Amino acid sequence: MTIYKGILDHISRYVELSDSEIKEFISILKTTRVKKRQFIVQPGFVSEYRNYIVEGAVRVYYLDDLGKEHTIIIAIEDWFFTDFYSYLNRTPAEYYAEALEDSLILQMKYEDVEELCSKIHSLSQYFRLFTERSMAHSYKRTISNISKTSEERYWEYVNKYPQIANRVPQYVLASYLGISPESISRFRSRS
Amino acid sequence: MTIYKGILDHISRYVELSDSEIKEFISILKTTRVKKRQFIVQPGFVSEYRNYIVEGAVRVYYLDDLGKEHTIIIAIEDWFFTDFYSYLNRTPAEYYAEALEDSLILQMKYEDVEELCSKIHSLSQYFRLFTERSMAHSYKRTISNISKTSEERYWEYVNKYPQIANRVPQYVLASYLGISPESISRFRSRS
DNA sequence: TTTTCTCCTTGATAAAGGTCAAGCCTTTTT
DNA sequence: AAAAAGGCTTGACCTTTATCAAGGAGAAAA
Repeated sequence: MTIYKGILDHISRYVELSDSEIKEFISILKTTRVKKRQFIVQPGFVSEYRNYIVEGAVRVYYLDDLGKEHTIIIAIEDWFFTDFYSYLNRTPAEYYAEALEDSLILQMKYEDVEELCSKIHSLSQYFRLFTERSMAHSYKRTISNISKTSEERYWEYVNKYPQIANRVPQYVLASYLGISPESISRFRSRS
Repeated sequence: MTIYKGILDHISRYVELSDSEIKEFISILKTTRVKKRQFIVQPGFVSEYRNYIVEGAVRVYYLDDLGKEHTIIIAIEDWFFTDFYSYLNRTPAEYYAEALEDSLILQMKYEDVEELCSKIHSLSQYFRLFTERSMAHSYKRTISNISKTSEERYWEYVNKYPQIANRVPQYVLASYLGISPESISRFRSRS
């Protein structure tokens, strides 16, 4: 089965691309395999690519002044990830993107995406609609962060994304939720 | 001066619209004046509009199970707001949008925006590029929420948005940051 | 002008969660 | 097979912040 099936299915949830448009889109995709613990994005380097996960898992995180890790994105199959700020502004990344498992990803360069979006109206529509939906999701995450207790947020995530919760190390999930691993152990032992 | 100047300037930071495209865009805008404390969005009603603030200030908030307010968006001139989830999915809103001051807003219906974006490529590009930038901003807010202390986050916001901080009631800012008003008083008295 | 309401501050107390250390179990590396 | 590393759990202790109550000051309403 073609490795592009996932991303083409993803696109078809939003818009319809013609065969020639699909061919053009595929032509800008770079297939990349990464090993567990390998970095796809590192601070100091411009995040040139927007990345889609065909298979595997990746997290995006940064280190605070004390060297403590804070995970911003946990991405699995069919999810996108990048240091979005660096990608959009062409500035050096502040975040790391690290493979949590051996992974297969599709990478698309900022310039290629921008050129193709200005050429293909439907592709621009796809990214607009998809990003708007992501924005709505992000608001929900913000709400959770400012209004719920740490324990509520932990169980909410576990219930909503059980496959992810069971697949990533607990310290990564802790880091993503802004909770210490010790607290998560205590929450788990209480239920 | 035309009340559309602000939003047209905003658009021109991203794309260039022709005169006829500008006319078409303006034709879908509904001018609305709201008084302080008036609601623009309320739970139970579909959020039909995406709103731009020409003048004034608005906050979007929801009430948790205990009736406590949690502010998700504080918007002033040149900012957009809506219950994005309701707006995109055509489902009843879960949030309130309330004017913090007498305000002048431009409202655009979901159907009108979608129709115009499928017709005008540059408009689709505008919303795509703008929403991507908002997404990058949202990540930064998430980072702040999961990695900083309440006090750090308070001062960070005050330093970054002094005009907003000085313009909205302290309890609104507290609600937005997920901090109690009493804690903010204590932070302020410590510095 | 007077009364009412809103917003903010301060004191006292309690709870949530972080931090540090130690130990155990599983996985990975040698 | 053995050693090392990674990940998780538990105990003890501490800090941060929330909650509740009370009061004051300023703004808004009557």
